[in-house]
Amino acid sequence: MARKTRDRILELSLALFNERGEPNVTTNHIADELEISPGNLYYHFRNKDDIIEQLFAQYEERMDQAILIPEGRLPNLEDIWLQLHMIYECIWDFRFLYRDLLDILSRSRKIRMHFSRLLKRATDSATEVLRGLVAAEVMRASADEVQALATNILVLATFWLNYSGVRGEKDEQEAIRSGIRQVMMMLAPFLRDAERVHLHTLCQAYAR
Amino acid sequence: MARKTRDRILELSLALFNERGEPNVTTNHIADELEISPGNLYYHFRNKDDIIEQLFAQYEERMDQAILIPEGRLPNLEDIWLQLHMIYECIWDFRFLYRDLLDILSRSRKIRMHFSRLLKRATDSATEVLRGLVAAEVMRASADEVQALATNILVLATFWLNYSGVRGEKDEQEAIRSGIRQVMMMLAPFLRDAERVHLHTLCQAYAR
DNA sequence: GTCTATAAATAGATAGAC
DNA sequence: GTCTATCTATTTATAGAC
Repeated sequence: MARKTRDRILELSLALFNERGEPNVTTNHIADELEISPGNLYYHFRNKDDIIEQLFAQYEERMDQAILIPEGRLPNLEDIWLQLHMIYECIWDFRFLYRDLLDILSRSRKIRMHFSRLLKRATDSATEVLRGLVAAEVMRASADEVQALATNILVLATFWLNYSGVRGEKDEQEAIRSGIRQVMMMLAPFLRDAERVHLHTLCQAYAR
Repeated sequence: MARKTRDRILELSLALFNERGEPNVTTNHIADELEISPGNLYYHFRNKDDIIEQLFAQYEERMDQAILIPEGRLPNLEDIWLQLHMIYECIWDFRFLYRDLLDILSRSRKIRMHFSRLLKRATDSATEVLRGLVAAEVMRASADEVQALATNILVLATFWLNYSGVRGEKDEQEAIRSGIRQVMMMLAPFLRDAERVHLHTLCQAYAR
């Protein structure tokens, strides 16, 4: 029974944070909607930041899965497509983190360090995938270009849903689709002709 | 004398917002540091959001200057370099807006609409510059590629300083330099060979 | 584990004197 | 224009009963 209330708090907190933005959700709001007392909430968590840290741990675990690279073979364009999908879905499900990223990071040294390391792992992963594409002769790029491209992909993926939200996009699926398309368009000019055509076909098929 | 206190409030608010993040600066903090009373501050501004709206107006005017396109001739790579510099400087000087962008936009319909229109103007401006480069045969890109590229440049420029901050970069000038390099690296694969070499030279010269 | 009651701190904002 | 004093509301957090 201990786990049950604790888990309900985490689940609802995540939903409210995503819906209204973390700064606009108080511990009392959470308790109210769960129809438990504030005291009860504070029995399960030290404070609001404790809740956020637990949610961050879930996020980090999931993102680490999403950035995993296929083992034992070179990557192809479809791998990247699938990987981007998992990454954007994860970002969407924990979008409150991204909405107020700098505030959340400034409040918790723990989250700041974990996020910073995760960003590093993600950049390394992107770099390795790109190198795989070069090795598979799917794309052509210098070492400098691969590094700059990996960084740009990270920035784009990290902030695309924010940008898309500012522009007024409400539909999750469409926001994710367009996010993937934008990353792919960044890759396109480095692809060899055959793969560039292939990508173009994938994009067409994917557009709604 | 009326303008003096009002302007001092705006000036210090901007400095404190940028330094500590807008949510962490209260009207009382501002009054304290100016050594005026809270009541005096509220004589000059209706509330905190009023201060933010006035600062946003300054920001919008400056950004509209920064995204202006050279008239009467086709753009070249140096134009873009200079333009990016002015844009990043402007973002830096009003970085509090970007740090808590979605919260600030969600609180003020006025700022939300102005920012949304500014984003549109900036995208149009970027698109026109890219078309100019295509027309000048400096770069080669399809209409679709130009549109996707313009969007990606906007996302990158909008969030680069945030990203750079998350990674721990503290030096303004270096953050701006690297932001320009990242945009240029996105452009590079579309450039014709001669201009690509030219860009590479510019980048080398620019790196510290 | 959960509740009630409430403390303690902070933030935004206003009234009225000078 | 500016200040002092203060009010109201909100938020986080805890003590102690059940």
